[in-house]
Amino acid sequence: MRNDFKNIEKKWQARWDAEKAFHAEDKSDKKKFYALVEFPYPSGAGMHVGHIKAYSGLEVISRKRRMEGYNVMFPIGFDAFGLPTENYAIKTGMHPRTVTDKNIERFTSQLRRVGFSFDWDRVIDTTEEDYYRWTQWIFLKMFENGLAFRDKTLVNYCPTCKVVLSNEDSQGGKCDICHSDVVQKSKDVWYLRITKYADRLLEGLKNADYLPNIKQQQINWIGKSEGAFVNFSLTGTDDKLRIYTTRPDTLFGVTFMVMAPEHPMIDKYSDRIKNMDAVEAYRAECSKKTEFERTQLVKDKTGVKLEGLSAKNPLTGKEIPIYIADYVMMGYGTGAIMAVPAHDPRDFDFAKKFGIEVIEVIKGGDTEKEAYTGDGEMVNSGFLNGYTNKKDSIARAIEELEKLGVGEGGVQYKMKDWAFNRQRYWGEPIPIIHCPKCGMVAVPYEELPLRLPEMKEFAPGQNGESPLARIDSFVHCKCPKCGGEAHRETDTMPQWAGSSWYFLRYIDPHNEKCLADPEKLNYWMPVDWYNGGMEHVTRHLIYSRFWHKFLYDLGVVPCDEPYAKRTAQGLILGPDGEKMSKSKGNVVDPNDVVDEYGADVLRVYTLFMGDYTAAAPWSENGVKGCKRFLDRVAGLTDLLAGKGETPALAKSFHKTVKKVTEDIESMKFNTAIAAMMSLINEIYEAGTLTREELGVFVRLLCPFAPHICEEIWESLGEKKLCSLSPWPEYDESKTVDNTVEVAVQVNGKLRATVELPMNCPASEAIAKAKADERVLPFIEGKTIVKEISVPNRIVNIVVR
RNA sequence: GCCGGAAUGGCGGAACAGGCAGACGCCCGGGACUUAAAAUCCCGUGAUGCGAGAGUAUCGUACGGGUUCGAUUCCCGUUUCCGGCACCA
Repeated sequence: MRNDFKNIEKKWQARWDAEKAFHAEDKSDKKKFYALVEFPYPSGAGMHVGHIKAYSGLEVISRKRRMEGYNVMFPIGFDAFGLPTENYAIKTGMHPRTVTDKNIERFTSQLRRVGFSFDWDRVIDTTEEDYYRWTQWIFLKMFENGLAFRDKTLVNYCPTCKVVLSNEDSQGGKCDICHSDVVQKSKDVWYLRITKYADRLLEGLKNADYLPNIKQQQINWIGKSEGAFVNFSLTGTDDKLRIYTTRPDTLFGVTFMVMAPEHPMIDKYSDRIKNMDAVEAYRAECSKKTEFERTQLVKDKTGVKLEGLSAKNPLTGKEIPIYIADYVMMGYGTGAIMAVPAHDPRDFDFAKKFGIEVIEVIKGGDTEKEAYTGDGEMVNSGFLNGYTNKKDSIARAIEELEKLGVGEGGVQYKMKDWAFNRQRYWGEPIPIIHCPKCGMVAVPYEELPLRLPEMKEFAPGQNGESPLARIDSFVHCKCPKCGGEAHRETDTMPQWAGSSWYFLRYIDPHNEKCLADPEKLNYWMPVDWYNGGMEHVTRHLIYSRFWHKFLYDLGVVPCDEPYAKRTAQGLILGPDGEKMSKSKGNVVDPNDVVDEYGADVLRVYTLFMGDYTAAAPWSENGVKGCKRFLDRVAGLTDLLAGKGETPALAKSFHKTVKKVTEDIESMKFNTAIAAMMSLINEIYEAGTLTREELGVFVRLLCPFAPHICEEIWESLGEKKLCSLSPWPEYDESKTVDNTVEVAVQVNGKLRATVELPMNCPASEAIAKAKADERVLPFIEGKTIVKEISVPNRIVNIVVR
């Protein structure tokens, strides 16, 4: 058979479609398997080969599961709210709705061309009213439960995009979208109280089957630290300066305190502070700096001493000077620290610059020269002297603080509450009404969805106001509570919102009564296997786990954790080994590959190019190699002869079935394909195979290259789809050889190989090895010191 | 700085409960078919030395040590690269 991929692919895609071959049943006696891939953002650029690799992994696993008799749900959808579409709309004057529809259409046709076995009846689009109605519903539930709240704070603001950005979206002090400098601005913003779930998000990781590095990144992101809060009394006042420290046992080494420049105590006691002019000047200087600039000057510490305000060490009673310095952040801990320069490099730098005393409390370093952060014996520390174990001394210090009532043990998280609003058009409107009398009032549930109003100009307003603020008919409304004049919230939700619960909607995509039917949720959840990019394992994964835990608390979903297993694929780099980017001109368009080589080749190559979880460069020649392989597969129909098993091939078939079956489970697709390549080489060497064997081969390859496999399967007289035929089985006993080649070493150097029966006893193996003519010269006339035999592997003879 | 991960032929990568390093693919060289080319098929292909030759010896998994009969695999130290976090108290 010739590999006429153009016609073959069209033919089978049409047939799968017509038969709804990959439709997931909501009620079934079969075991369920829910495979989830990260749904794409339908950008104007179209699909990227990276998408293909990302989906091909679970595509193969889903197809294998179906053949194994599972009821498989493998859905796809579109995460379509977001800035690129809106910016494009602003530039071209097209409506974001139109742009989105066009892009989704293009993505859909591209995905279909590749032959992915998605259930096309479950497609969702986060920008559709039926969908975002439930995004808004979840938001209102959070609002009701005090998890969505408004607060005035300094925010990262991008003057170009005119939006408030989360810390995550403004990493490095640059806007994530347009890369211009981010500035600090005070604004009322919406937050989701994700910190309330920090411990549970951490806890849930313990039993989750995530790749270890994915777990670790989430742990780091949440950033839990254990320590203590300590209250230092402010001399001459009744107030306390509260600090957080991870090393309460170093309290005897405190020689100064530092407050963040924004610390409220400064304003409260401005009349006591004698050098308020200098303090104000310093604060003004700091406010000009972005978060990024503040972190840039790591080495050069700046600050101002507060004259007239000092603190008292609660353990020693010693008076301690207070400084303000921007190396202390208001956003972490209490915004103030106790400084122990002997054992903290930052405090050390500051102390050196300002000529502050350094007191060693942990032995082991030279605290004249640098801060010592290692372990050691406690000294100069009163009741803590002599402790050598960090854990013990910390516990003892906390015990003492609690006894004296001046502090207590506590934990802190690096993770902050989630800034949850954007001043842009193309997002879910936040369903809140501001009433002068009643305050913030939720839009009644029966009024959802709160539709995005029609507009022609989407550019953000001045001062970062949402474009929605310009539509009077949208803004002005009646308060649902008191009926008085009120106005709507005009901000929209960030792009992360829609993707925080999409896996639930696939389960029941057209439900008009609730976000998904509880019975169906009960059947399908949790997601059995979720694969996606490494870049989403912190933000998206944590956000969606947070929403899911909240929904679990509401009783909406049946399980606490949404994803039973999470893996991540590696990047596809350009042929030059660099990250693919338009500006470098090294982007490979999957359409071109399908045109020239076919969808099966594209699928096989993206999985064969290397370790699935590692980055690998694209190679046109590698693609050609996969084309050759599939052409040879098509050619197998010309070798058909006989019945049953071909004796020369039987063993190899059983071995290959075993290898492919196992490798797919551990996502070692490259070695699974290599095994099939090896087998085909053997078949061509044998020059013949039976219909039964070819049937096994195509079913084995079907998850990878389904089109050509269906075609061959049909040519064998099969009526049922290959894609839904049983997965080949292997006979373990037939994967084992009767004899093995065992390597013979003398003093660890390979000297010969001998053919031995399987599981040959050690004595016999050694005897045969010593008798080999290639081994004899190396042992003759020498004393044999030791003889080692590892069954079926190696014999090593040690001589002197 | 901290937390992960990686380093293997000309290239992508195999093999790691310690046991014949380089599976599979690519590139490259030689041959067959062809008027010719492409495609296809066959053979070879880690490096170096010796040998006319089938061969044979030595060296080879980033670098330096260690454990072991035996190390790409385990331990200690170093370098480089990739990803994430970052004045997190």
